[in-house]
Amino acid sequence: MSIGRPLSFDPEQALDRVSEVFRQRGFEATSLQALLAASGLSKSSLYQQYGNKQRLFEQCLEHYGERIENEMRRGLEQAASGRDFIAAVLEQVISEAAPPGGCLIFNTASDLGQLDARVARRVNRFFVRFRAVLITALEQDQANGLLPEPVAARDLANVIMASIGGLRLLSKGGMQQAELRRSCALILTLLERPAHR
Amino acid sequence: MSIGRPLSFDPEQALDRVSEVFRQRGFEATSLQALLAASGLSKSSLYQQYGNKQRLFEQCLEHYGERIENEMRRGLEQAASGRDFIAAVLEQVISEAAPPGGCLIFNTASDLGQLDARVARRVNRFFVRFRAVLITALEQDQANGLLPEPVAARDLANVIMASIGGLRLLSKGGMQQAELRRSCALILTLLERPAHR
DNA sequence: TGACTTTAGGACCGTTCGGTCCTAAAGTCA
DNA sequence: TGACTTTAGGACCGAACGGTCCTAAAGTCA
Repeated sequence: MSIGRPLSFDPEQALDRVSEVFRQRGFEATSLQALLAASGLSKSSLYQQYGNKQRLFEQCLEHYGERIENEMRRGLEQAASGRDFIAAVLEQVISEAAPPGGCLIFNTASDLGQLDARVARRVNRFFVRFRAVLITALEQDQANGLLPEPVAARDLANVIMASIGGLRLLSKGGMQQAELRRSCALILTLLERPAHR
Repeated sequence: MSIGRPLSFDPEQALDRVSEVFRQRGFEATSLQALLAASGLSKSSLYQQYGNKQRLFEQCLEHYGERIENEMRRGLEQAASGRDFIAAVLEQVISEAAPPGGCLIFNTASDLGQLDARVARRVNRFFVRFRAVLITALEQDQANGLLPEPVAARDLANVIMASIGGLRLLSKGGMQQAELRRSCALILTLLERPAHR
């Protein structure tokens, strides 16, 4: 299809590797050197392919976010119930040790101050998409009578989203996993019994 | 008390102003220039007083954290109940518009990757201290029969802590305040009725 | 006055930043 | 072969980074 020498690397794989560094260190704290080392590319190739640091970051966000969304959808398909899926997500958040990283999308939401509006819009779009998966999970349980219907699935999904982000923060801050697990169980009681009246 | 020319600025006030910049932009993204501009000090004075950027940041954390803790304690004293206090805290989180900032301590927890262990310990200590105020609020309600005792106050406090951090993230990510308020109400139902059995 | 200290300001430091440009080699196609 | 494109590598850029040091003025005390 294309003439000339072909690419000697997989652009998406390089994006994955770079995303990993951004995820661990954030945008500002990640130097160009670190990006080159992580991607294995030369400066020429990286700029040719992705533009500049900012645009590279945006492409990372996009690729990473879609991967996460897909993983969530797959996880939901394989789960016995929406509640099981959500419990698994929260458990994963807690069990991932504190130091390295967290989720690139959530991290970026926290960083947003210094980044531009385009990035903010991207983050918001992914928040909505992640939440959509959670809503699907909840509505599925409602349809199966596992969850009382009067509770708005979207509001509940926001609680789960907040819990994911919040538990991650506490985990990063060095809170004990055992405690967080018990708190997690408390949160999940919201999925078991009517939340009002 | 001291000989020589006296300080021409209030060290704590300068710390407050500097904290504000760190809070909005984070450690890495905040330049020395920005710190000088915010504090109104000359480079000489700032280095003389606070050491270097990293140590300045740590002193900001300390001062900021203590201020927040005091504000929380005062808020609890004036509230009609522990639950009222917690509801007010969550409402404040949501109503503070997205763009500028959040809480320096929570932000730093998110940033922790690039910062050293001393900072991590400081963040954790404040998490514990903030949570202690929440625990006090919850135990107070339990003693007054407003909250069922079988629920461990500490676990519930972790849920609130996570909610604070998580709601802030969602808010930064541009989620609608009205929705977050409804989610907030859901979370608060955990304080109204027995969480298990 | 003299001892002391802080002040603002700027010179200066080496390093790193993100980013551009160029070159020569190498791979792929018609 | 010739056309085309990517490759790695390095030279180079101006700017900003955090940080140190020095000076001359100014304020406070005994």
